[in-house]
Amino acid sequence: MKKYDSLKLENQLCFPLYAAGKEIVRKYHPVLEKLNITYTQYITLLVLWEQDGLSVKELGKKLYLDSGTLTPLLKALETKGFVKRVRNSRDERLVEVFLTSEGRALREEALSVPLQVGQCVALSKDEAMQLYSLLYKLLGNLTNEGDNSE
Amino acid sequence: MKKYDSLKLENQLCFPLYAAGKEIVRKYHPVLEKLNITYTQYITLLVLWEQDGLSVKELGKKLYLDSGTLTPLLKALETKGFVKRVRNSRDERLVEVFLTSEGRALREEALSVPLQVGQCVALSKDEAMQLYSLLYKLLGNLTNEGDNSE
DNA sequence: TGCAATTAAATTGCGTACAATACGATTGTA
DNA sequence: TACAATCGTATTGTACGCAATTTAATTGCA
Repeated sequence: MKKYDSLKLENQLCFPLYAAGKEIVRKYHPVLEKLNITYTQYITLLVLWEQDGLSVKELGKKLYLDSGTLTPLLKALETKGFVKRVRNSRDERLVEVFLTSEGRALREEALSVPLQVGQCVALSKDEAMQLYSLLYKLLGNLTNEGDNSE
Repeated sequence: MKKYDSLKLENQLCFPLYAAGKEIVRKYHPVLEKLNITYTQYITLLVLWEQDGLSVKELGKKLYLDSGTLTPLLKALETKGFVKRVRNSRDERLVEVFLTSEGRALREEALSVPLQVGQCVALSKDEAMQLYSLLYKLLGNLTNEGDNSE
């Protein structure tokens, strides 16, 4: 082990994670463009399709995004007519996000998205599952106990 | 398998990849801040520390970054005094990037970076290696249909 | 050879994404 | 009723890719 080995690009775990994340998101662009949404908007809709009416904060927790990112994103989705943002009348600090009928209809068109992008991922089912569980394990300890401030 | 199962967030491979990539890069910020560089600048320096004098294009290939991303980044590194950008005299289309003595000196300070960030990654050595090889495999077939010449 | 057409590399401009910070409004509570 | 906590928004700065542009090198062809 030489002195600078830890600084070789090939010895970084973070780098392929960073690069693969970027590259795969890029694969979504041409596909999602036809639906008139971006990748971040897409994963937001994935959550809403499962559970409508979540608050900005709840969405952020599920998507690992902060409200400063979500606010403009949700406004864009509202402008496109896919969601409505409404303040909760009981607690007016909360903004809840609801799908419109257009937003619900988009779910049908989105059905083909995973197939189209999945063709770029030439991993076996086993490998994909392994990768999936390793990523969630990593994600778990990055966001729970990973505080490295001094 | 229900109709919309493929659109559940939990069934996406891309999402944990995207999220983990973002989160781990975020861990670098406070550490790299002390060196006065960003994460993208850091990985660029990692490459240059191994091999000085690469062109913008060659850097882009190694880092999976577009030249439109690298140009302002390299200018920033130049402003900070870590690199010099010089046009190749034989082929004046090429801009080659060289470390300054400050840039080389920064390598010493960077030695502690992997250690500091590595503490956030609570994977076993085996798991880390598995993740590493799966990511590179994925990265390989994500970028296949682009170009692969060296 | 000599010059046009093509190819290649870097830059510029634009649009989106994301985080950090400060701020304002609301709520719960001491 | 004052005050701290909570939630969303506005602002700012960096990051990133794509498309169009500029400049340089190469190729095709007469």
